[in-house]
Amino acid sequence: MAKRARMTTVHGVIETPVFMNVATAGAIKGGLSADDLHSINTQVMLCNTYHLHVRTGDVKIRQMGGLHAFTRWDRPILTDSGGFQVFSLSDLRKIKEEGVSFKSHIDGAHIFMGPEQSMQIQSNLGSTIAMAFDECPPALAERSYVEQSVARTTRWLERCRKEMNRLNSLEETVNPQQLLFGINQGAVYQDIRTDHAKAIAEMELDGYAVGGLAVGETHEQMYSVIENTVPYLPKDTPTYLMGVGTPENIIEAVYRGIDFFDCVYPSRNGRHGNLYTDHGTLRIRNARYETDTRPIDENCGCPVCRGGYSRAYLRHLMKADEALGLRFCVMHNLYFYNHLMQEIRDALDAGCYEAYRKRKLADLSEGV
RNA sequence: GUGGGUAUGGCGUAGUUGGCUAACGCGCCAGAUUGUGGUUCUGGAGACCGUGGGUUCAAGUCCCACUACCCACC
Repeated sequence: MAKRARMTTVHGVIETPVFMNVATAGAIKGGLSADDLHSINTQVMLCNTYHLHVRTGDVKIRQMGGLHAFTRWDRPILTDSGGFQVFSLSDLRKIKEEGVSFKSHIDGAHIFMGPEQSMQIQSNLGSTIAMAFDECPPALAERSYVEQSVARTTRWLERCRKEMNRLNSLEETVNPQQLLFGINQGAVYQDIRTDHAKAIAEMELDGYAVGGLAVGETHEQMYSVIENTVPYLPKDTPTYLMGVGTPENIIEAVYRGIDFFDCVYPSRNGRHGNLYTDHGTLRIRNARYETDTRPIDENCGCPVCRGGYSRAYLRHLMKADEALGLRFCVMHNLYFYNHLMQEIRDALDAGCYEAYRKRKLADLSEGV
């Protein structure tokens, strides 16, 4: 199932499997610039439709030349549709057939977003890949609710595709070649997942995502859902596992045919001082690192480790709440993820992914 | 040198008229966090209450001495 591929876009080639670096509001939290992203081998930046819509606004960003010109990131950008916010900001919304009524988490302003609005916003942003507007039901949702939710998500997907085609054909479109990925849902109900995958596979989209996972179900359930979904999606288009996950999750998901990933873990954990190494995570704030002169990871090629910055200095920066500490920790973690993906691609190229998977999982569970 | 005050886990403090396993914040340790609020949450270890005596059924709480530190006056 595991596969190695190369996706060509107007903003450059994406080598898969790939991990997209999360920049929800148009910036990596922790203070990394577009230049920084180049220095840690980032391929794709991921931004959020809802967050950019409520601040600063997609129309203004369009006036600034689109998200690429605005952020100075010239490589591929994937924009999430705002669908996840229906789930994560659930106390602030109301779902109907036309779309979703939000109350802005910034100023309480009323916002309506449906498939058409989401596509228009993403078109204004001019991202490389737009995500369909979907609903992400809770993992423990009842079957009857999931059935009607998925049916609606399918209808929304059809509307997304139609609107995207219309927008791409307009004269003044920021990115007339914007791609659209559909999203599979169905919680942990295998037959709903499978049926939905078959249905959206016929829509000939540019890529397909598996959404609604890592929201409370077990790892086994998650892997099982992937196994019951990916085989029914088109073989020659990329698959994207949304919001996942740990290095272990990624290695297992690649094994089951996933090509795209994104997750807040490397950046959020970086901000909390939990750093990734080849042998598990290290908590840089711990007292044991107070006078540790070694870099985070001896084998790491990131700018922080290569720059000779010690664990002791990083601990000091984090304890002293210095912005540089966040920046260094996030930079290291994202480099770790990007490098992990490079290793995975190398193993696939060499035809030894099975062996790599076993060895890597063993290493990661070893402990620092 | 004289007068006054304070001494409680690593640090800062609570400890009612002496009475159950000495409390809290920070720190420390261990977890949680999966299409991002740089948050937040959950556990855990750690002091026999400056030292030595005394009063009492019972003292961190009262008395005496000593030691250290702080303030004021010389």
